[in-house]
Amino acid sequence: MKLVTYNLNGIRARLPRLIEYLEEQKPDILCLQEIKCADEAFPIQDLRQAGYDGHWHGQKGFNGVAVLTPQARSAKLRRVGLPGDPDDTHSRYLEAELDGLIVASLYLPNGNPVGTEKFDYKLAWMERLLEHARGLLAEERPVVLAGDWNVVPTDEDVFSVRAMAHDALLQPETRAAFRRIVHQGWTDALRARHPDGPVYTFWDYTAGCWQRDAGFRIDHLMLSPAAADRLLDAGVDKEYRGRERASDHAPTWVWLED
DNA sequence: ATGACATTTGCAAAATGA
Repeated sequence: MKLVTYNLNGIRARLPRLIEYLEEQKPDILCLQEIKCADEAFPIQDLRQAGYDGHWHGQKGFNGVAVLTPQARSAKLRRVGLPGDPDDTHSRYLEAELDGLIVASLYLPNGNPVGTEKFDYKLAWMERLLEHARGLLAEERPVVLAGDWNVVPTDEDVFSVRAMAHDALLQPETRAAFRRIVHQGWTDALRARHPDGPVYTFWDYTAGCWQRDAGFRIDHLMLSPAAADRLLDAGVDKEYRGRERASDHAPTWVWLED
């Protein structure tokens, strides 16, 4: 099965891209981030016409996550929102289940600028994710934590460490929090399949970043041991980043044995 | 330090992004 994570940067602005992705790639599970729409504005009719259905957690203006599957194999909703802070109003986490596989679509806070409450919120969110991920691992089932993690794990994962040195995505605290989650026992699928060199998933709209391949690797699919046992391949559908009115992220995927 | 560009929303100028 092909399981994909795709930060759309606005589902309505990206609807033609999304529909053609469904038709061309036929993902078995598609995790979306930054749908940037209220629940009632989610274009579910267009998606159903394309043969898909799903669950979504929207928010007017920004954030918002969803999980889509083909209509014939509908996923069961497990959880909306990350536990640990009842005052958190951001729509950044949704968890579903299909054929015994648990899949989370997550949109981790950006955290810029460093030194502000936004960075504190990012780190606190990562602590909550750490706790929740621990519980998921304890179930000893196949689990995929898929999404825009807004973390550049190592210096290999960004076009210029120097240019981005002050960015929240690659601060030592950010990377340490990410490593603590990884070290619980998660497999970073992209790096497992591509151990060396850049495997970018995001290219900024500005400064010709796409044209000069100045990207980041920030969209990650983290696999529990039972899911990692089924890993066949992982990659980035990079070509979609170059299309008309594209998102600044590219679809990032794993193939898992059925 | 700002803005490069793109999305959204009381539809103009601001918030957000990474």
